[in-house]
Amino acid sequence: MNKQQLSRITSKAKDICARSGGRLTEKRQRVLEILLLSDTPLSAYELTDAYGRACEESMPTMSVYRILKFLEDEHLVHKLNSTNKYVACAHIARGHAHEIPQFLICGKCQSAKEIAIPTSIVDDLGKLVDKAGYTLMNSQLELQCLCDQCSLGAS
Amino acid sequence: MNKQQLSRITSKAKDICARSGGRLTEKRQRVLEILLLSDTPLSAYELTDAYGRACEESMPTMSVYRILKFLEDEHLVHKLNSTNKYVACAHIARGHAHEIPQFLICGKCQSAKEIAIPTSIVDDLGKLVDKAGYTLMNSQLELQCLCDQCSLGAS
DNA sequence: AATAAGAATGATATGCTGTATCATGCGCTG
DNA sequence: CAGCGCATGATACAGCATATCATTCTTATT
Repeated sequence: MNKQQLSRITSKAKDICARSGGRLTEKRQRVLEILLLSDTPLSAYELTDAYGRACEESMPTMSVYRILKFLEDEHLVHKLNSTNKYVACAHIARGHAHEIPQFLICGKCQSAKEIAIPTSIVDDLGKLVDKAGYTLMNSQLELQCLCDQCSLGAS
Repeated sequence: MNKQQLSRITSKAKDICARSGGRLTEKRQRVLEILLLSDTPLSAYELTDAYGRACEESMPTMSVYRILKFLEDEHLVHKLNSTNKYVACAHIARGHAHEIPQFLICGKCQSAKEIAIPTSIVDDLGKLVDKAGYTLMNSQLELQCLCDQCSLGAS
């Protein structure tokens, strides 16, 4: 991701925050930028370290958690429950429909790709769940995968 | 679950362990029984408490973790990553094919139901994943739901 | 039965993840 | 410029999990 793309996304992110009455402060923006530039999801503590390295000033981990919560509430960041790590939303620049995100997580390089799952599959799942006596609520799937690069490297 | 069912399951569990060269010791069996009898998934620390209450003798949490690991390796217990809790496998008594388990988790009463997802849906997911440049590995889905009882109660 | 080997369990320490709470700082608005 | 609300800092603590070494129990072999 180059600088132009980054500034376009953060500008869009500012709009999104403003529309909901929030503010994308400098620190919040920096946290978001670190996530946007990271190849892999980061834990709150990894983010704390990255922030310290990138900004030559440290931030208490508590603040990182608070900022992550803010960014999650704005749908700018998602949390991966299976790994306790955080990723920037892949759809900030475009319309940013913030449906339920689904993730492919590479078990080798830890990269995570946010994808959309077609309505048909979700509907099928919903029917299955109904038959079992449950009602499907929002479900963020996290699928354990291997990315093509790691598949090739390992072969 | 009545006593007879329970002893049938633990007997089967002993067979399963024996076949892989493991031993379902008394403590391991007790931990498994607590999970079998619990209405909801339990954390390792909740299990420690439950064990203390049920057996009038306490067990260090470390041992609980070790025992959980053993039971997981034998496919007698599954861990829910989204909640950091553990459940007994629902298929010990029957053939116990130990495919990848899928779970419906009620967001209100915390009950968890283990279900099977049809090959067709998994295949569809697999194709989707391929298109995104990943290869689907074993994926234990944990779907956030409401169980029918809680749906009715809330209505 | 004695003993040695290996498995199971206990005890202690430690690290990561996350929340609660109170204090401080900053920015806007009247 | 005073005061209010939001953002951040600082401190404490709780839950989840692993590492490591010591001890106890089983089992196999003699």
